[in-house]
Amino acid sequence: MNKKSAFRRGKPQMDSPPLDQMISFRVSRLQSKLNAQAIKILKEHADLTPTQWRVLVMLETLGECTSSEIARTTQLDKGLLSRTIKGMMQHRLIKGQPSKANKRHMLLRLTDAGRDAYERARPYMQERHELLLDNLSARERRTMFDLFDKLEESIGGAEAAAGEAKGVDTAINQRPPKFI
Amino acid sequence: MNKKSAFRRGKPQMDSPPLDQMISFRVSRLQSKLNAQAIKILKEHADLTPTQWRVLVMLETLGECTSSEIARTTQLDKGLLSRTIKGMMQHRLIKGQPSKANKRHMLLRLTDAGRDAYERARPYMQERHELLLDNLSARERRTMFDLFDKLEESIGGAEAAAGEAKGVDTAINQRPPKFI
DNA sequence: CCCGTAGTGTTGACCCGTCAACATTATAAT
DNA sequence: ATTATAATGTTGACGGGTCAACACTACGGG
Repeated sequence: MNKKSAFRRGKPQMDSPPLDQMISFRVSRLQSKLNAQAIKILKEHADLTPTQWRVLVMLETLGECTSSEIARTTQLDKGLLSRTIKGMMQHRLIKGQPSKANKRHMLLRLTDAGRDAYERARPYMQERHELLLDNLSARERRTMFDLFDKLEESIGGAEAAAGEAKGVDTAINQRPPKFI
Repeated sequence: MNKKSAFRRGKPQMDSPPLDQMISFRVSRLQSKLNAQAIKILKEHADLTPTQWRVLVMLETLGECTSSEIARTTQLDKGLLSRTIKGMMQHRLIKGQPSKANKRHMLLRLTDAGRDAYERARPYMQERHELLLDNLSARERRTMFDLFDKLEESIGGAEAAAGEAKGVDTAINQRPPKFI
C-alpha cells in the first residue's frame, strides 16, 4: 500500500507532486528557466553568454581585477573563467595586461566594445530583474536573499560536517555506515 | 566616475558585490551547490544521478506511468528523460512494457532493485532536506515555495509577453495540457 | 639561501542538459 | 475515409560547467 498524497495521475491537472516540495528540485527547475531567459536576452541584445555577462558586471564594478579575484567573489569555477576570459579577449570585450608586480596575475579591464556590450544588455537585464521583483511582496523580497544565504550556508555547513573526519575534503573516501 | 557600492577590492573579504543581489545569479550558484551535494550523496549511497533519483521518486509516487507523464509533471526535458530511462533500464532499476492501448507509450515501473536503490538513498536525501529546512524559520519555510512559484510564473509570463514579437517560444517547459 | 607550500591560471576529459530533427502513432477535421 | 495536426519517444549535435592535473610564480620558514 502506498502512502500517496492526494493526487492521482491522468489527463487532468495533477497538483503538487512530491518533487515540487523538494528544495533542490525547485531550485534546479527555477535555475533552468532563469538561465534560458538570460541566454535569450543576452544573445539577442549583446551576443553574450551569462558567464560573459557576469564577468562584465564584475569588471564594470571592480574597474580592474584578475581572474582569481572574480573567482573568489563570484565563486565561479576558475577553469570556466579562464575559458570565458579567453573568449572575451578574442572578441575584444576585455583586454588583459600582465602585472609587473606579480607575474602570475593578468590584470583585466573592459574595452570600449565591452562597455558597449554591457550597456546594450544592461537595460534589458535590469528590466527583467525588476519584473521578477514586481511579482513579489515587499516581505518576500526581503526574505528572498536571506533564504539564499541560509541555504548556501546550510550546504557549506553540511559539507564541513561531513568532511570533518579527515583534513582533506576530497570527499571520496567517506565510508557510509553500511551498504556498498 | 563610478557609482560603486561600498566595497573595495583587495585581499580581505569583500562584502556583497552587485551580482550577489541578482536573483538569477544567486539561484544559479545555489543550484550548483545543491546539485553537487546531491550528486555526492546519491553516488555514494545508491550510485544514482539526480535525474535518475527524480525518476525514481516519480515512479514511487505514481506507481506506473510513461515518460511523457514524468516530463509533464516535472518539466524535465524529454530527451534527457529518454536517455535517463534507457540507462535505468539497462541497470535494471526500472522496467517498461509497451502499452497495448497506445503503441507510443512505454509503461514504466520500478523493479525491486529500483525500489532498493530508492530506499537506500531516501533516508540520506530526506536528512539533507530536513537539514536545509532546519536553518529556516517557520515563516521563511512558508515563504520559500511561494517564491519559487512566483518566480517561475514571472518567467513564464515574460516568455509569453516577449514571445509575441517572434513566433518562437524557446521553452524549457513543455506546454502543460491546455484546457485552460 | 633553499625548499616546501600555497596561489594563479591553463588545459584536457568528461558528463549533463538543451535543442532540433525525426519516425511513429494517435486524434481531430472535413 | 483521408488528411492534417498533435503527441510520444529516440537520437545526434552542441555548449556549458565541473573536475583533476599541470606549469608557473610567490611566499614563508628553516
